[in-house]
Amino acid sequence: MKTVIKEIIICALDRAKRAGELELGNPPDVVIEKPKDEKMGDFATNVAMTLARKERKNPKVIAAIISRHMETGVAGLDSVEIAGPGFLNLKMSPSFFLNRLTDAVQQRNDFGKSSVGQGIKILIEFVSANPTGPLHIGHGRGAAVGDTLARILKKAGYDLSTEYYVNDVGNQMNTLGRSTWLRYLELLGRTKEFPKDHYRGEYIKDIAQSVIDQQGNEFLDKSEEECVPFFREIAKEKILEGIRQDLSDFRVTFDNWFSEQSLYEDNSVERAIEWLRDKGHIYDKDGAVWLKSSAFDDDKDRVIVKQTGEKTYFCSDIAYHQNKIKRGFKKLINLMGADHHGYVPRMEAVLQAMDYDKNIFKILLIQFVSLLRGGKKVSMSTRSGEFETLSDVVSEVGVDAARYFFLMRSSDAHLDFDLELAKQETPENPVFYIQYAHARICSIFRGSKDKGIQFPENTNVDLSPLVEEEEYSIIKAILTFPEVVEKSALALEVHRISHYLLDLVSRFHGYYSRHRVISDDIPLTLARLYLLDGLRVTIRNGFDLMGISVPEKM
RNA sequence: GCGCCCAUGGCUCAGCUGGAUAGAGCGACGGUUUGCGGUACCGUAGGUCGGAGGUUCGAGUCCUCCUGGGCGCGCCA
Repeated sequence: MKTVIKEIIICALDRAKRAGELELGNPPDVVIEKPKDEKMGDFATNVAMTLARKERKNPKVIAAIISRHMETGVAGLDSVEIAGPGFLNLKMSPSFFLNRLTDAVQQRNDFGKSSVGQGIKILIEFVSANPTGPLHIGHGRGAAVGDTLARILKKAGYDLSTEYYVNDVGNQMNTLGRSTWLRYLELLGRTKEFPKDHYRGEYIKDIAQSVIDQQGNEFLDKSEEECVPFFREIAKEKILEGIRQDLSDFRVTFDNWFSEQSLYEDNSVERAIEWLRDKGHIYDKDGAVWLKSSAFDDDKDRVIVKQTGEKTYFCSDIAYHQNKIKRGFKKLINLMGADHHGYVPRMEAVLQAMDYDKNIFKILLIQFVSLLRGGKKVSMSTRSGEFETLSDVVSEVGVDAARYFFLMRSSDAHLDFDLELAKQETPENPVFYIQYAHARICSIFRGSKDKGIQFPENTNVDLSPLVEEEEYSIIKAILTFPEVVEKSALALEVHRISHYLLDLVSRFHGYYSRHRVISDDIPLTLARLYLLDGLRVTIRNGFDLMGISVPEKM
């Protein structure tokens, strides 16, 4: 919608230039915004102010020149006014908005789509939790944000893929296997000391029990060396299965699950090291192999092969990201918990060492979540293994509320997740407030049907009976949806959608309480139903992006 | 010590590449309904945008310093 307005301004600037009234060396970047107050107009621009310096003219003078070159009555433009320090406020004709509402409604599920992404191939990697235990609440936030971001980017026209990187290599996996084996022995009455740094969660005992159920005491008298590999594999599989299940219950799916192990199996890791060595980014010191990451803004160099000959996690990550780029992705987005932020510079260093533009790589840090119950913090004692799991939270508050709460705040701000509030079915709970609006609209449609009013599904309705200021304010709000999606995509910010929907829906509730939709005035009724249809489409599309359901009845 | 994130009414947060008089919700106080879902609506009070400088036509937004809180700084992943 704003692009249309932009055209109008650019056109006027062009005319002013040809008339010799403005210099306009480089075409200015025209920014269209909403006036402070709706009464001032429908759109505003500050071009006159941004041009003031270059043109060496008073902003108000420039504004006057531009406005003189704008044609009212054309392209839906009703009037132009100069306001404040040099704003141009534009008023549009009613038909301008009504036509666009019709477009929006007809697009149905596609409303909100755009092409800013230009089909660019993007890979977004998120969650990627180690397969050593169930997903906790922090992973949940990452999952919700990553999944929603993926949906938003797709809607904005990117060619998007999602991936989960499985860290199925390394010490932690052996520790996992050993933990399970020890629990197995314990369950069979042969207690050994359980080391502090091993995985103590109940889920380990469950896995050990399942081994007993299926294979009895077969491993009771075998050596540790014989047992650990077996227990490692079975535990990994069970846990991964659980993670997949938790995620799918949470409406999060991945296009690909990428195994770290596979990078060793096909020698990618070796090749990446050799490649970097040839380029001179690697050196040997103290019996270890180091990457000269300090040459690229990292604090210090990093070990990629330990004295023991084992590769570090960071080492396979180099191969992994090289692999991503080789698969043709033009932009890589990684979501990580904020506690890993120290990892950012070294990853950026890797990309640069490989001669890639570091701007193709974007790490989004997701800040911590605090669970609250009745305003009080729920303590998370990870030491005992009794932390709040994602699945516990989801089963307590439901997927819709959980996703909404994870998505309602800017990702780089700490999140207070109030379990009690999330469960409430009252307007204080924004999820229900929005869902309620949708259900209410659906209810009105049911009511109109009962009254025998035929709402034409696929044809246009005469919208001229819509004359109320509130109706236009709702229409305008609906029409900004594509811009919200676009901006969310460009800024990689998911919380904008929830804020937008909340605002949209509160306009509707206010309107509803002051105006009747269904009345004896059939043309008016149809026009208002059409407006509500637009609202319904927008709410649904917005919640689709967030992965939240839109019930027709509650 | 170094680095990253955060700081906006009593509480939880918005504030879109710097723009017009800083906005919501909750809580508080006061109202609204014999009509489509009151699981709703309307109004009032409440702010030196953590502090101090700076950049400019203009700063909650950008820069510097400081304070307070969170998180990192492994041949762990």
